[in-house]
Amino acid sequence: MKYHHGNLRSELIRCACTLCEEHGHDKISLRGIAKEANVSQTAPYRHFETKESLLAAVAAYGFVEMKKSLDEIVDTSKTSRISKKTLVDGMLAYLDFAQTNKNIYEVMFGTVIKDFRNFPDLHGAALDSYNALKSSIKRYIVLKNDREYDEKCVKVWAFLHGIVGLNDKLNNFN
Amino acid sequence: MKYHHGNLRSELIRCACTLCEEHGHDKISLRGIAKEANVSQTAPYRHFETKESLLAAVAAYGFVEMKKSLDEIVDTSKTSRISKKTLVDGMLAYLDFAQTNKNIYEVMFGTVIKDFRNFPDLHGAALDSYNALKSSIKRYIVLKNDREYDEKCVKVWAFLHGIVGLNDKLNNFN
DNA sequence: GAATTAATGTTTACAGCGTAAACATAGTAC
DNA sequence: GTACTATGTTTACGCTGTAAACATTAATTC
Repeated sequence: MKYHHGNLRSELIRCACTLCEEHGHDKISLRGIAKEANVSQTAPYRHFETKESLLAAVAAYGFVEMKKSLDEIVDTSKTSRISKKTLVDGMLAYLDFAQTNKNIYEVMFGTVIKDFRNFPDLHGAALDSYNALKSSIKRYIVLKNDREYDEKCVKVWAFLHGIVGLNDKLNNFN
Repeated sequence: MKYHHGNLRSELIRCACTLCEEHGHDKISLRGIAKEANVSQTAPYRHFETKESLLAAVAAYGFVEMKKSLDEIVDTSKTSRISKKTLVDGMLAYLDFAQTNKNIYEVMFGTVIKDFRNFPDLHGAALDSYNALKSSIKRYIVLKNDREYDEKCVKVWAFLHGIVGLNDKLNNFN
């Protein structure tokens, strides 16, 4: 049994993602994650300042994966025109990601992480994700300037985000 | 100094709402709420089975207030036609409520309370609130049947809910 | 009205939490 | 090889939700 782990940081993120998706972010503890990674309860502090910053890494992972799943439908690095169906498929990919990764999505968009700017990796991943969504819209509609694309993007996104947030809760309203 | 409080239950809800709106639901403790109400830390358990059930009362209060604020614009008990402006003002009232009561809104729509059906008061208040929104839509658009009104209502609501959820986070994406 | 019971408080206790501090070991640079 | 740094463990603290035992007051029964 070796004293040093070797790659504890990424292992902790992996364990955190697994446990988070399994039980929800509010049901998982730093101690539980450490136990899952087979290290002592304070070992995570050599890699993450706080629990919040480990969850920030989980959220960052989420944004990367979300962009990936959008890119599989609409290669967001390209700029050629796409059909409405392709765009809609992209939006459905968003919804699908949110559904499949419910608890990680919650970490990404909930109140767990107060300010992304405190976590540069997360901030970058979130930006990339947003820009991917914007790119896919740019490839479908023609608008006057970037501000208009931003407005459109926020509207589309708000609707998608609203559906995600409401979807599980609709049972509560009938 | 009297042993019995007299109306501890409602006092606890009041304190919980105040503290929740001030600090956020994840930053408040049952012990803190009890202290605010000047009772021992376990006194709340005579009125609420768990912390979740006290927060359910907070959420129920939120739904009642939300309906009230909508009713001030669109009296949702009436059925006569309303103008588009009135409807929009109603929707703006929703957004305004969410903005003003950010942390309570979070309790109402977040993952804190898993199933409203475990808390009949909350379930009822949530239903009333949903029906109020539906009523206001009914007074503006004419649709074929109730199912269509439900669909429309969910779409509008998802958009509003999405705006609320995204609004504070937009800073994270630029 | 006194005795009993139910309702509603307090005190004490426990295990789990985030995290700080002190210490131990392993890997790296000279 | 010796010092330094990175990364692990152990121990400890105060806070949390909540269970259990006990105390006091209010309501009900005779």
